[in-house]
Amino acid sequence: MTAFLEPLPGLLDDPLLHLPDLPPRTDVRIPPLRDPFPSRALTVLSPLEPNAPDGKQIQGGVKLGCSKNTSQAERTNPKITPADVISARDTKKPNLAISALVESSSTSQLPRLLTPSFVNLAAVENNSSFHSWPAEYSPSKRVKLDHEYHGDYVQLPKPPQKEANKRVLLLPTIVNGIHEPPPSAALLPPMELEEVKAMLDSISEPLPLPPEKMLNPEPEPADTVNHHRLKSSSPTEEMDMARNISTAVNHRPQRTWKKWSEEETQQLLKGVAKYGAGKWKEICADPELRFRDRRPMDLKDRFRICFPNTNKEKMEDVGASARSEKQLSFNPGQTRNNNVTHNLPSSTDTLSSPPSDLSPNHPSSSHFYQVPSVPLNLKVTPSDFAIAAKSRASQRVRKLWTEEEHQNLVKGFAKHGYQWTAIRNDLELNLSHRKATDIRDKFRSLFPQQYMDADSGPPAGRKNTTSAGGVSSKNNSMSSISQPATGVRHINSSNPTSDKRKPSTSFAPIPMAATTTKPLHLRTDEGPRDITTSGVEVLEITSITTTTTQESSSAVPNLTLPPLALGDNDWDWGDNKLAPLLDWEEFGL
DNA sequence: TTAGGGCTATGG
DNA sequence: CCATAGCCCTAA
Repeated sequence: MTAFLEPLPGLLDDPLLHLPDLPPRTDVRIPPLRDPFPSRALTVLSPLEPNAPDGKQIQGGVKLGCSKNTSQAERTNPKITPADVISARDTKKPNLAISALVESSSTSQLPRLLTPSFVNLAAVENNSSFHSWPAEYSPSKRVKLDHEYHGDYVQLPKPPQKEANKRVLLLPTIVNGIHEPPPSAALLPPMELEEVKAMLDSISEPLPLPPEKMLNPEPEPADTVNHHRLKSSSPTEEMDMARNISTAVNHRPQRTWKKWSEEETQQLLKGVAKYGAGKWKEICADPELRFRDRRPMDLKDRFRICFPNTNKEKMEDVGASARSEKQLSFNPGQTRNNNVTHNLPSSTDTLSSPPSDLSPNHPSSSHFYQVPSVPLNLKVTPSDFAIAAKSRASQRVRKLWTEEEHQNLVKGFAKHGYQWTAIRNDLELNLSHRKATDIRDKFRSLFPQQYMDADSGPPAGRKNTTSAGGVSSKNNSMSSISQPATGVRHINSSNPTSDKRKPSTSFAPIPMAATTTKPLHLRTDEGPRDITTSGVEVLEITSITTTTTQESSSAVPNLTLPPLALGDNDWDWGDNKLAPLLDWEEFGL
């Protein structure tokens, strides 16, 4: 704070800023200040000045920053010298507007030693920070232009760099802009000293560290983390870039799908053992625990996967339990179904070798989950997951899709796009007996090309359960860049090269011989949401590969699609006979 | 800030 | 076809 205040001479004529033990200034040397009027004609008075015209009268407005189009030759700025400043003070006009000084000054050799009108000259004089300035800044010596003068502004001498704090202090706009008040600045109330000091305090506070603590400094696998890259060399990265843009626009990052690694899980368990379950923020902020851009909520979700049986009602300190037993385990079998009650043995020899840094350093809290009181192990291996997968609940009985369901699926996609839940909840489609994932999987099976070739991949758009009509309130909050979410998909089959393992747009199209490559119009320019408004759906699925009743498909050996038994009329969306639009009254509105 | 629930991608 | 993981949103 103080270190920041001291190098700001003249900003405030505040006795508090004057060190009492400092001798009065006798040799005033005005340092070159940043040009406060880089792009404005100096004939225009600052709106803060008494005789300044009204802001509305200023033509052309004022641009913050420096005008790069203004050449040196064009600058005929009058110069003032420190002597002028002193003269102004001696004439009992310490607050004389600099512009007045400028107008009356024409003899200075110094390059544009201008000070904004708000600079109090007395404070400039009394400030001791000018004592140590180099002699080249003395009034009698011209300032070097080659390295100190950068066109539109005069570079202040660099203060000694502090080793511990090399960050660039980013001044808020209000501070940057103070060098050049806006045209309407005269309308602003005067800034109180305390406000300025508080602002400076906030400026000098350290900036927050990056939220992510990279687990591995080395580059991460492309299939797990790729959102840090700026170059777009794959559809996945393009999507990530879009998501980054979305982050900048909506301030709500859409992160990439990052699978929890074993190491990360161990870090989480260490954190739980150290702080206790529920202290996700503390765990996430622990510098000793390294996660890959995980948020406290992510830790919670991950722990929820690890310990699905835990609940707050039991309120037992996980950390205490782990500390007492010096162990903490993750039972991958006890997943959501809770069908597995036994602890799965780890395939590695880590069960009996908990990390040594599991020491309890923090007191426990009463808001903790309970963990199974079984021998705990801190190591979770992929094999554990594999074993757990074998212990799944009995699967559902397969239920083959009928042709009617196929047609309803197509209609549902035409209506709701990738909103599988909306398709499921659409009573007109009669697919409520199918799960949303079933519908999605079936569509992916029927139209892999279209599913995979969407511009930004299958949307990650989310919807509320209340959006049975297809309108998702959550989607409304999503980025229009990263998540069209409502099914605006420019579907085509022009991207046959991708890794299916990669998310979304990186799906590799399944090779299919198109017995019927029928250009369908299953695309809407506005998405399903607009369908409800237009009433007519114009979706477009180009080169959709399916079998129709008119064309034989059995002759193609590698045909993979089941027969849809759709006639031409089924695809004639111009004669669309979709379910009637839902009225607002149906939503209770 | 966290807990709980929902949705979708992932992958067997 | 299905379960699960990962991510997100909202309420408390």
